[in-house]
Amino acid sequence: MNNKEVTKVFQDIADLLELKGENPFKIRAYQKVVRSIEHLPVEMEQLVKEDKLKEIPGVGEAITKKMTELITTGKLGYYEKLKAEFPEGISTLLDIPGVGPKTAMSLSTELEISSVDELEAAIVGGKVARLYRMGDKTAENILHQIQAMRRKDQRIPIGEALPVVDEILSRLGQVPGVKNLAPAGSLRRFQETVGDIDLMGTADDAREIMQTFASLPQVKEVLVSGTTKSSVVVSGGLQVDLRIVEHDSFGSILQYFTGSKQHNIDLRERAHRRGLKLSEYGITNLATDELEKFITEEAFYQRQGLEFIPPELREGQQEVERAEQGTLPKLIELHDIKGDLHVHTEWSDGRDSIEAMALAAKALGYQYLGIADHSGGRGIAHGLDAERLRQQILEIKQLDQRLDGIRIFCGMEVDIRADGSLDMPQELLAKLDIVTAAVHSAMNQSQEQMTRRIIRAIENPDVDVLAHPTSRLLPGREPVAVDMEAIFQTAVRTNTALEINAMPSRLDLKDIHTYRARELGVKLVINTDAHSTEHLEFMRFGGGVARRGWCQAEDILNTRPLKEVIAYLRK
DNA sequence: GCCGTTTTCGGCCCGACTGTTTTCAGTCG
Repeated sequence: MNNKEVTKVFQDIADLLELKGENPFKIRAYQKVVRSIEHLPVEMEQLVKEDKLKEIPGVGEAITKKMTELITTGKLGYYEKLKAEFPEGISTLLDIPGVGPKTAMSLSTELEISSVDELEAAIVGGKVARLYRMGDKTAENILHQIQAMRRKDQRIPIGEALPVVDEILSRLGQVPGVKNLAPAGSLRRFQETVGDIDLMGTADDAREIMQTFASLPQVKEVLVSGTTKSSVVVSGGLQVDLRIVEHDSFGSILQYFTGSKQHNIDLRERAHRRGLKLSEYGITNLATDELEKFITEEAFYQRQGLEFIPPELREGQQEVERAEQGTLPKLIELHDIKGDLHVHTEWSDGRDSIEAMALAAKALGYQYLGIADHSGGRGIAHGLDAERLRQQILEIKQLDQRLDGIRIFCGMEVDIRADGSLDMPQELLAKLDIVTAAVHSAMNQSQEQMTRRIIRAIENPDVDVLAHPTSRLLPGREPVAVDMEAIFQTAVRTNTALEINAMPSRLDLKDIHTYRARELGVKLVINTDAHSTEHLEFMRFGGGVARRGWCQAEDILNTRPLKEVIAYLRK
């Protein structure tokens, strides 16, 4: 049973306990555990074996027992019993914004409603508005939410959201008297997908910027238009909120809306023990009731005796503790990157020539670029066979001699066949500066098969890097079934680097895998997998993943200067 | 149900909004 399945059960337990009207703090305990598991960098099956479940934040005696039962037997008696107390499907009502446990219970007991469709029919039939403490307006709102929920797209990959935000911010930045424009929320924390976008700012005249915001060309619908907060929907269905606040409290409000929720809870609990109360307005001294405001987040954290916590780390893990001790990592920055080791050219499915890619990389200040076109495989992507690879090597070597200021590595993204062998003769791979191997076919293999296959590939002495290790796509394609822990351990043993693929649709390794790989001492490399010169800019997304994985520059191979990379590849 | 720089028992983050009420319950972020 994997972590995702365990999460679902415990989320469901939390929902059912809410419906039951249980002690709210007990419910919170379950919810906290769910958030902990979501960010867990290891599989829980392994923690059970090592008897380490209790090390998960928020997991105590009782939950350890339940988790162990669930993971070892695949069933949980407590959960089955709890489920039996309610009509099936009732917890799906909780997915509707505006419907909480009280409303859901009342709908179920009074009207025997247990699905969204039944609820919709009951509202239209006027039954819902007659319930105690309900009314026409409430019923109308719920109906509206049901319809919006059906229309609404899923969460959007950060790679699609960020360009939209950049464009909006650059427009808003031109309004006179506007200062401190910044995104907050999951986008600022660099989560791989975002549900909506929160923008913050301060202005001399809030009305003017709000007006500009509401009339942006990409706005399709204006939901709310006030002087402190406006909400719009832009093309693609993404909701964007803009909040304009007073200059002197910008730090507090930015911190508050950046979250995450669990991070803020951890901070407030800690502050409470020290006689302070935190809110979006600032810090209140509970003894004197005095409110202190903060212009910057740095000052806000400092006032609490904490190091500044970068947004990417604010997920309610160990970051508050570490900030208190002053032992947060110095996270990798984009300018630490010295080269890109996985790009495509017109030789396979890329758009641009080798030279164009090299010049673009040089313009970014890179010292080196690794060409990695596809191998022949099954004829997809116009892959290179042995003969064309020989030609390409010649061309790259000539070009490398001609071009100053950038070193071009001969490489290939070679297919890992279903049995783990590579799609190119060994004597040719041995001639390359860098060999990057990847799975592109037979993705439905069992976890045992896939794990054996990938391990065989990275044990191959010619392979330097494993590209996009899980081959997932955002949104849509699930990762392949593979024992990541085994891959990490093999990579350490064979000194093979694992790729953080920076393509916004991949982000693979993902954040928690990156975290775990780094922890185990796996060498990591951030590559864009660029198929055109513009794609080289994707590096920022890979950097975001690395930062969420608590990586410092020294954890990432391509922060090393040319000489060191050459030495590494020789080994 | 968890947890400890006041505590192994008694606490547990904070504020806003909405609609239904006549002082507040429910929900959300």
